[in-house]
Amino acid sequence: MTSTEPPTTDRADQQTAHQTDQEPAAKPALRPTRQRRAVSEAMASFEDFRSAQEIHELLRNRGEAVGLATVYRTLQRLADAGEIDMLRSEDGEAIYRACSTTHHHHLVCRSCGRTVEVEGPAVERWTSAIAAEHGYGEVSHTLEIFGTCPACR
Amino acid sequence: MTSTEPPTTDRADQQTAHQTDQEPAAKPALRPTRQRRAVSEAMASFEDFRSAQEIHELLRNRGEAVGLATVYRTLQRLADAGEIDMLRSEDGEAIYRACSTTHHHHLVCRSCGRTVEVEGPAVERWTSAIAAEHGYGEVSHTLEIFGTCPACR
DNA sequence: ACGATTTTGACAATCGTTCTCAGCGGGTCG
DNA sequence: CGACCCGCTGAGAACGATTGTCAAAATCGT
Ligand SMILES: [Zn+2]
Ligand SMILES: [Zn+2]
Ligand SMILES: [Zn+2]
Ligand SMILES: [Zn+2]
Repeated sequence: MTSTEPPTTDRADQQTAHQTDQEPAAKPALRPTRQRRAVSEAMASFEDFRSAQEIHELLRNRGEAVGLATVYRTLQRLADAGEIDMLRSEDGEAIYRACSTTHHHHLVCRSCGRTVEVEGPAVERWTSAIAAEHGYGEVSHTLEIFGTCPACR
Repeated sequence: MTSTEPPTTDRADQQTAHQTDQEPAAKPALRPTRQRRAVSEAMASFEDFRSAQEIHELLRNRGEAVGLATVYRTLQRLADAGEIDMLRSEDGEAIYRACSTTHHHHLVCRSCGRTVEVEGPAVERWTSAIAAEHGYGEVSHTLEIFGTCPACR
């Protein structure tokens, strides 16, 4: 998790749900396809942050070819589900990485990409406090630290 | 300032560049053109973060037409010079705002864009400490808080 | 197996941003 | 002022990441 999830706009499903009732909304339940499995596995094979295109490329090299569009779609879903972290490189591209499921932030090496997950309860509290102090609600935040790792000094 | 400047590219010549010559290399010295003045003035006319295209549009409405490419170029320069802050909206677009020159972060309304500049000495210290703790050097960071402002609740 | 539903993928379409390059204009020097 | 140098501008092409399209393929519940 890179940022606290703001109660994102949950658009209700628009298909006539037949089966038994479910207050919130019954989830379609994703299907375990070869492609989705391949992407998930690929995500577990590297430690740094990579772009959708790089991951697509990685899959191709592995022989487990998956359409680019599918890679984009799958990564987005995984990110929305909180199964992987997504953040934006300095040039605005979305980059992904498999991370622990707890809320945390990143210390990324600007040179080799080596990433360390860090936690800062104090910071979390601070952001909440600041937001509340100004009357802002549904707060979320992004915090990333960039630097040069020991090996790249 | 949205993030600490990573000792990237330029560094020695922050605002120390004076009239007298310097060893490194003489600066071409930007030219005060109508377009640049227009963009700077436009930036001073609003409080929230806006995209290059929106600023270009704003200029057009003001009658002070400026080419889109020039708007992009000028905004980048102002941002590089630290005269305005640039950050990325959640969808990756670059958005700009005239800010105070001291290092600070933002509490941005996800709905109307209303922004509050906030400071957090503790956070600054925390990021430095974390980085040092892991042996990372030349540290910089980005931290933005998003929420819904009182008026948009 | 069968129909309903979801997913896929090749390709087109967006869209923000950058590149090109001929023409313009500010600054300078004589 | 006039010639020049060179940064600056802008219209449009080019780019590159991401999304949309939609017919064909895969899955699921029965
Ligand atoms: Zn993470
Ligand atoms: Zn956090
Ligand atoms: Zn600012
Ligand atoms: Zn800071």
